[in-house]
Amino acid sequence: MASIKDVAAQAGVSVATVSRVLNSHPSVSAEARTRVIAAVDALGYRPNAVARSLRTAQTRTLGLVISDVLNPYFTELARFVEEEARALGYSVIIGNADERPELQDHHIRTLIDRRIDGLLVSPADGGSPLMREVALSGTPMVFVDRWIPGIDVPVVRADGTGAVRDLVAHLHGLGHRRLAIIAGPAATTTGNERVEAFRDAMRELGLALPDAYIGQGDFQAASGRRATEGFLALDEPPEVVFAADNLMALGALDAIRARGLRVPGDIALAAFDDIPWFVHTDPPITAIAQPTADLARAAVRALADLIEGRTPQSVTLPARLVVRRSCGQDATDQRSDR
Amino acid sequence: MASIKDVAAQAGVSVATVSRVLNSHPSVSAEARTRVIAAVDALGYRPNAVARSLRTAQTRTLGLVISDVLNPYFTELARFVEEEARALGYSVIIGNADERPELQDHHIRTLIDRRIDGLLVSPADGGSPLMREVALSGTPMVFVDRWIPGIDVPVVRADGTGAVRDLVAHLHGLGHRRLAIIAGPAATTTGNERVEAFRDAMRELGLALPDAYIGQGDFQAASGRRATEGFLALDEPPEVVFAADNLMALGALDAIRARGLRVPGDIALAAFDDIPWFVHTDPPITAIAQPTADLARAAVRALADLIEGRTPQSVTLPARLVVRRSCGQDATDQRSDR
DNA sequence: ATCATCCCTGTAATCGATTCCACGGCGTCG
DNA sequence: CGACGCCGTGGAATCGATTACAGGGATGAT
Repeated sequence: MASIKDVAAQAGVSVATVSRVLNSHPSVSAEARTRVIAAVDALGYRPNAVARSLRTAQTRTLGLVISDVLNPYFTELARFVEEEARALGYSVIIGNADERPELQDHHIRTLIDRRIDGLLVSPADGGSPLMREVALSGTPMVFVDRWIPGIDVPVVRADGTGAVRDLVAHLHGLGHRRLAIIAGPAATTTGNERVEAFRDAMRELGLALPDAYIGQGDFQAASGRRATEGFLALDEPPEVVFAADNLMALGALDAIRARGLRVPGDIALAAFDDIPWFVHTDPPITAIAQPTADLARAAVRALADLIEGRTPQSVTLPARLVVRRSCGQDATDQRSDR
Repeated sequence: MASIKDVAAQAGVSVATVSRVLNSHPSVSAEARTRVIAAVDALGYRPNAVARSLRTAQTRTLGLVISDVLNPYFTELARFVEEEARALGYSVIIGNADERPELQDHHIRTLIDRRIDGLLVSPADGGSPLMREVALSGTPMVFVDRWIPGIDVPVVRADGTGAVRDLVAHLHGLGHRRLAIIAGPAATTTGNERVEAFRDAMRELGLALPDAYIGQGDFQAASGRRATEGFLALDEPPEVVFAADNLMALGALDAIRARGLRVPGDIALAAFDDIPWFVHTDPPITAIAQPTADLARAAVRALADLIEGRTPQSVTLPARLVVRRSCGQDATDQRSDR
C-alpha cells in the first residue's frame, strides 16, 4: 500500500508538501498541488489513518457502549448515533455489553486502548470502578438513555414520567385498578425511574402498588416471562402488566399465551419503548415511545461538543404514550397508531 | 496518559525491556519483569493500540459491512460476529450500508483507511469498482449471506432451496395454487436465488409463476407494502404472498391490513428470515429460518483463517422451514413453533 | 542596489510502540 | 586459561503521518 513517501517521490516533492496538500494547507503552489494530486490518484494513495492518529492524537472515532444490541430500541439508537456521527466526520465503534457489566468494562477498556476520541455509554449497571476512572481521567464521555448518579458527565435521555402518567390514566379510564409492573434492574436508572413514575402516577389516582405487583426483570425477554408467570400465579392476579422495556413485554406476552389467556380480554399489556413490531403483534401493543433519533443526535452532538472544546448540553426529551389495543378499547381514547 | 517511556523510567529499564515484558518475550530476567510489572500497575499503564498497530501493521480489528442494521436478521448476525471475533481476539467495527451502495463504499473506504485486518461484507449491490479493487488488493475479505459472482473470496451463506421447496410443498398441500413472491433487489444474490428457488419449486409441482406475481422489492418494509398493494389490485390476486425477507413481510402485512383483509383467511403470508417477533405477530408467521449464529461463526473463522495465513473454507448451511399459522391450518403439517 | 518580507519548500523531530543488532558478563568446555 | 556461546539488556531504526523551523528565491520598498 502506497505511503506518503511514495507519493512524494512520484510527485517530486517532499513528504511535507504532500501532507500540506492533503490537509489543504494554504501555502502550497498551484503547480506542486496539481503534481501531488496527480501522484495521489496515479498511486491510488490513501492516508494511513493509524499513522495520522498516532501523530495527531485523535482518531475521529467515537465509542458507543450499549446494553443490548438485540433490543430494537438500542439498535435504532445505534443506527442514528452512527448517522449523526458520520455527518460530523466521526466513525463509531459499537460495543455490545449484553447487559453484562464485565463485558461492558471489556469494551470500555479496548475502546480506550484504541484511543477513541469520546465515549457514549448506556450503562448496564451502577458504575464500575473503571467507568468512574475513565470519567475522571478526562476522556470525553456522555451518558445516553441511562446514566450513573455521581458521575459528572452530560446525560441525554428521555423523561417518561408524563407518558407513564398518561398511561396510568388511560388504564384507569378503562376501568383497570390492579396494575403490575415488570421493573428493570435496580442498578440502572431507567430500571428505577420507570417504577417510581408508575408508583407516583398510581398514587395520584389513589391506587396502591403492592410489592407482589412489582416483578423484578433484567430487560431481557426471559425475565419478563418469569415475572409474568409470578403475577399469574397470584391469588389475585393483576389486570394489567406494564413491562419496563419491549423485550420483557415480549416475554410477558409469551407467558400470557402459555397460560391460554387473551390480551386484552383476560389481561392487559403495555410496554416502555415503542418499536415497529408492536403494530403487528396480536394485539397491537400500547407503548411509551422515546424520541430515539433525537436522543441519538443530541447525544452525539453533546459528545462532539465535549471533544471539540465547546460546552456540552445535557438534554432531556419527553417520551409519549402511543395507545393501541392491548389494554382494551376505549372510544374516548382513540389516537393514531404510530 | 502514561507511555512506555514512563514505564521504562519508573522501572529503571529501557523501553525495549518493557516491550519484551508486555509481549511476554522469553529473554527477560525475572527481576526486570517484576519491576516492569510493578511500574505498569503503579502508573495504570495501558499500551497505545494505535502506536502498536502502526508498528506491527495489524490492528486486530475486523470490519463488518452489512446492508441494514435495523433488519433483525443482520442485527443478530452482527451480534454473533462480534461474539466470535472477540473470542478470537479481534474487535469489530460495523458499517451499516442501509441498502445504499454509496454508503457501503464509504464504509469500506474508511475501514480500509483504518487498516482493519479483514473485511466481512454482505454486499448491498452487485459490486462496486471499489469492492473489486479491495478484493484484488489482497485485503482479507469474506462474503457473508450475500456474495458477488466473479469476486473470488470465500462465501459463508445459507442455502434456502430446500426450505423454499418445503414451503411451496406446504402451501400446495394447503390447497394454494396462486403463489406470489416479493423479490429482493436483482443486484443481490439473495434477491435472485430466492426467486429462482421459488420458481423451481413451483415448476416441480406444475405451478406457473406469472410475472405479475413477482413483485420487485428492496428488502425494506415500504417496498413490501407497495408490491403487496400491486398484488391485491390484480384482477386475480394471489392466494399467498411470500416475502424474500422479514421487513418486506412486515410491509406486506401492513398492506393486507390496510385493505381490511385477514391472514390467513383471505390471503396467506410467508417470509424468508425468521425472527423472534414472528411468533407474536397476528397471526404468527411461517418463515424460513437461517442458522444465523453458525453463519456468523463460520464467517469470522474463515476471515481469521485468511488473515492468519491458513486456508479459509467457504461454507453453505441449510435454512429450514418453520411453519406457523399465517398460511392456514393443516393437521398433517404440525411442527413446533420455534 | 540593498534589505525586509512573503511565499513556498524541505529537513528533521515527533507520536508510542516493536524489533534488529551489538555488547557486556558469565558459564562451559576443551 | 582462553575461546566460544548464551543470556539479558539497551540503543537506535522503523512504521506513516504532521508540523515547527529554517532557508531560498522572488518581490517590493527605500
